[in-house]
Amino acid sequence: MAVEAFAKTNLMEDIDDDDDMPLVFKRSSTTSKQNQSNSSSQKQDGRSGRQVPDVRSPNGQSSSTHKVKTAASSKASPAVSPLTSPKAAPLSSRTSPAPNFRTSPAPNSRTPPAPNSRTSPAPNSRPSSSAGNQAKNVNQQSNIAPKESKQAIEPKSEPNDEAEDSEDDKPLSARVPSGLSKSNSIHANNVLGTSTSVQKSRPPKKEDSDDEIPLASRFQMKSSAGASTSKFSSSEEVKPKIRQNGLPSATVLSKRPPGEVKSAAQASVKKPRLSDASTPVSSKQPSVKTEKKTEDDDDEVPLSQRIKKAVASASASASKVSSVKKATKVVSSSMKKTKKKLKKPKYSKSSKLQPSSGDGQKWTTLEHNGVIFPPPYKPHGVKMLYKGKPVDLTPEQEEVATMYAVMLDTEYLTKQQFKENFMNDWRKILGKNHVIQKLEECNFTPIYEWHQSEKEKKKQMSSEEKKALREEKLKQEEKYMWAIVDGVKEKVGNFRVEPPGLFRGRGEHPKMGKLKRRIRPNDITINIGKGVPVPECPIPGQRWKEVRHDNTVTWLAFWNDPINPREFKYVFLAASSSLKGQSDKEKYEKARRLKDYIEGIRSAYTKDFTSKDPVKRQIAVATYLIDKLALRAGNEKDDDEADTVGCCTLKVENVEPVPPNILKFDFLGKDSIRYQNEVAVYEPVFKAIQQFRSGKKGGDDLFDKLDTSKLNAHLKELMPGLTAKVFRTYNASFTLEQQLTKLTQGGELADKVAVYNVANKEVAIICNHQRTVSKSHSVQISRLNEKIDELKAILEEFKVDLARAKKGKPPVKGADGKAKRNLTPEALQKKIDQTNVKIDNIERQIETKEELKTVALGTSKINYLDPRITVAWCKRHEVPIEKMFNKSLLAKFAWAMDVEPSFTF
DNA sequence: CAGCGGACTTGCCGCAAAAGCA
DNA sequence: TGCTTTTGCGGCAAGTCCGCTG
Repeated sequence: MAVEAFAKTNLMEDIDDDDDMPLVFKRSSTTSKQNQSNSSSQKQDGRSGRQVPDVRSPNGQSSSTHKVKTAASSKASPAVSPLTSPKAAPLSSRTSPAPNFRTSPAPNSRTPPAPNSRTSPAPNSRPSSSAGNQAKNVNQQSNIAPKESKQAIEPKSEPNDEAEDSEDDKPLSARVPSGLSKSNSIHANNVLGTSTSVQKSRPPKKEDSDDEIPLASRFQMKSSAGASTSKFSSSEEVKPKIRQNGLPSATVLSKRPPGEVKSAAQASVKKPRLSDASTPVSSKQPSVKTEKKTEDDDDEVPLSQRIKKAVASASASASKVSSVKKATKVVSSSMKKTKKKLKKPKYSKSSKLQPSSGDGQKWTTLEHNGVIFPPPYKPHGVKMLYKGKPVDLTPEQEEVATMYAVMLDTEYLTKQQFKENFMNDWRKILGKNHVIQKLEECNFTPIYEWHQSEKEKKKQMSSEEKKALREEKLKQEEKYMWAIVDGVKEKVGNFRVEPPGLFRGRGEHPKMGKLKRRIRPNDITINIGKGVPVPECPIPGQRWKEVRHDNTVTWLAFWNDPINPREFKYVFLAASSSLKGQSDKEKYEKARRLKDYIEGIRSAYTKDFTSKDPVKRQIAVATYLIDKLALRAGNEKDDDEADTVGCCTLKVENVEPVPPNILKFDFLGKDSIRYQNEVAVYEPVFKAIQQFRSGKKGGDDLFDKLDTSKLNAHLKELMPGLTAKVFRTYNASFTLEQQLTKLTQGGELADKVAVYNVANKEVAIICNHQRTVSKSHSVQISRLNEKIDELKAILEEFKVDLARAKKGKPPVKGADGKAKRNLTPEALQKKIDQTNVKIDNIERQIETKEELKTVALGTSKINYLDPRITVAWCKRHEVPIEKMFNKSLLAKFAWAMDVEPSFTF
């Protein structure tokens, strides 16, 4: 479609259909992080540590590219979002298999083999193909076109409903499709290869093959059903069987009887409140509180239900046992408390944490014990060498030297910037006339070795010793771990003050290597409720910089970042806290609301692609990229930060238009992670980009009339509260739900878990969540390959024996020369089958490993996927939620545990 | 309305504990 | 049981976005 779209003039007209857009996106992801690429402006490697090597291993594969194929028209395939589907699904397109894998058979359906593509794309790939497809796509695109130009977009009347379902609901990317080949947008991942190293390898394999297949067909297959919308049929959803919460197992969630209260998990969100605010913080007892968050939505729930149990430990909620106990314990009191609370006028106001409350009040009472400082430096006395001779250093000088010495084996020490910054700061501590003048003459090895041996010693400690140490530490930290917010005991997130060290900026950070000085109490501002004891300053003779009582913020303490004094380091509550849970929930609700506006928004920006007003045109194109590719907004950055970009800060050199309608993206994004993707776009978009580039140099801003505040101001006109990042959340959650709907087919628990992981992976690729390849990756792969070789040898032997057995002959001698037992042909056949299964399993394992070696699944799970989608899916498919969420996530998402099985994003 | 302070979310990594495996 | 691999989790850097100010 994409192509066509362009072609057609009427684009704008049909938007309705949806489908949209162009399509091809791909991203290569792999590329790696940092890899830098070409763009001149950006720097190459990033943080040292991480660089990504190009990595792609020889195998090449690595890089897989993902291409996504898109389906052609959306119509055809209803649900498919391009993005998603592609690879994930077995169909997968995006990816190409890794080249080397031995097998790559994708045959197995089970594993989704998608090759991922993130990595390097094949060079040229697909564009062409895409082109072909494009035609198809065209129509779709047109859909997008705005029907009319209304300015303000109104949400559909029925919000989630299906109404529209059509594709609008889908992320563009998803829609896209088609046409173009694999690349894709958001969904797309793909990769064509963009440049970069990666490219190498990608085998044409399946992917290609798939490519040829109309997306629609590909996707459809499985999903036929629900894809398009996200809704599940109600019938399906509700399964009577499910227990209490719907969760199949008795997991945590289910602790309470159905009608009663919400699940424990939930409880954690709303935690119990201590009986009185006055309760000493340290007390561990659970208190109970009722939550009332008023507004929140939940509010429909009777208070009683919402009571939370005490969360004794943060994790409590997660762990069943403990939570259960506590919960019970607490419940009664909590109820009381609730009542009490309600009565008290004092609380009434804010008891709810509603962030949304107009006045901005975040809490009414707040108690905590402040922060804990790292221990003072203990000199080790190991002397480093200068010009080959031992040097005496004061403890302060030695401390800094040690910071550097322990980094001897990191990439940082290969960076000039790091060394320079370090030396400048160290020199200040050494003093002008110190013997040490040049870093090159320094030999930190003795200190490095001392450090290594300390590490080794620690490692060698017996488990009892380690346990004792841990307990000791816990004992010291215990009091700092908790805060009491509105009477509820909540876990504190980061109560440890950051220790001094050398700044490890990511990418080519201009300040890397600078000394991050020790933070003292008088650097710290404490925020605490009025009338409660101010935390005692743990360092004798010193005092806090300031004590505030600001209930419009959620931080408990902050200090100025020593590297960037205008920035702050905050101490917040943990993710499992009610305060965080509440805002997390609001975030997802907002993204969900976007679903009701998305169609109108797409229509509007499509219309503006050709606006005469250059500002409008830039806003339209930027919004399109954010929607389709899930790009970040891209705030301006200072010169003293790494040179990375987002949508609004893309440089001309970051986006290369390749006729007829392909855009090749290559830039370093957040954390200096490289984003590479080739996407087929609508002709008007393509033209607009060409025009934005004209007359500019490579390092000039592509969107010169735009910045994030203008963009967000515009978005807010389209939907209340809408900002650029909401699209990422929307696209991620939407894609997850869609993929789950499409791919879930029943089967064993393990199969379902695999489906979820595939869906999760799709999202990670869309969001460009990467990770560095583990050091042992190639070793692991070769080990597995060796295993396969062994099994194959065994297999051959069995085959020979089988043939002989059929003729009545005894088996050949084993490798060890010993005679083997006589087996019947049937028994031998069985062995052969078993061995084949083993080989298949290992091959699958290799594939999965390769596919995921550069993909980080955790980030999207923690930040972008509405947990209710996961919980509802688990309930519907009888998958224990613990399979999907670990203890931390269970606690963090306690607010989502009671969702109905029929929930749809 | 640009600039900036300020508050909060997002993101990758490394280490250690846990789990898996021979 | 000992070793390897995976998972969990903390650390802290790096984004987003808001609202105030001049």
